[in-house]
Amino acid sequence: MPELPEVESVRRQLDPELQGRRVLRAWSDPIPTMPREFHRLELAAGRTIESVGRRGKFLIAPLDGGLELVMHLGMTGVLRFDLEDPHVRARLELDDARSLCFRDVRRFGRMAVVEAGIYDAIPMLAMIGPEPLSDEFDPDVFAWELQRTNSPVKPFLLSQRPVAGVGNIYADEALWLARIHPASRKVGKRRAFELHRAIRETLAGAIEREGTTFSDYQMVNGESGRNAAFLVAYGQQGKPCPRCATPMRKVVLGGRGTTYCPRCQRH
DNA sequence: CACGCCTCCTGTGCGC
DNA sequence: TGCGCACAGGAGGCGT
Repeated sequence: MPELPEVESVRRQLDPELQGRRVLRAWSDPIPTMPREFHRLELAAGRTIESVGRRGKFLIAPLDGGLELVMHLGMTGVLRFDLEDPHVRARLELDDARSLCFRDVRRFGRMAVVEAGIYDAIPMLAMIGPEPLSDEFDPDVFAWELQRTNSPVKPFLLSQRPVAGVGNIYADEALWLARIHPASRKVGKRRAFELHRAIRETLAGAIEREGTTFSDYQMVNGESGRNAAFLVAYGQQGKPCPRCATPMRKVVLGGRGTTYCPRCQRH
């Protein structure tokens, strides 16, 4: 569920709350079929949280003693304080008498404690692409990556490899903005530059509106994001394209629902 | 090595 | 009303 704007919105609320807090105890609901879901979470006990950062869709909180608490919200993950809910899968008891609760209906989310910067247990985090809103996200490198790959552009974006943090919603949004067909395998340099800009614009706008809420996503204070009303592609199938009024079309691409304008998004 | 499909899990909404 | 199926913001594993 949560993509970069949602995770960043959570981070902005979580950081001031967790800075300097010591973890008294860590509890997680272990799932035998997914033994690494809460990888070594118990190591958080006794540690002090220094801050809450973000890398792509991962939240990364440095702990004292050279450790890091890494969190991924998956599809339905929510972080709230003192939440009583049957879907709470993990809980960090803090020294201010509050508990940080991880609610995750579908159990796709993860929490882990690792040595700082050692991401063997989280391979995705080790190989993730550049942060889209930083200078590391270079238009020329991005264009080169798009030229080099043979996979359709949308699944390539979702792989997190050319850029971090883009998921199903914002991939559709950015591709619409850049007028690129989601299944296109040939994205030239000019269009790659437009897509680069579109990704930044789309994500920055969504962050301003604190993310997109349909059902599960909420921030640490329980509030929803306000971006849903601003979507132009994702979930808009059947509605007229805002540019050319052609009905937006929905297809399945790489196993994911994909909405685009059949007229103004070309290969 | 790269791609596409299946799977993980739970809930919801739809058509019949 | 009930059942079955498709689908949902993500990503890892497997076979080709």
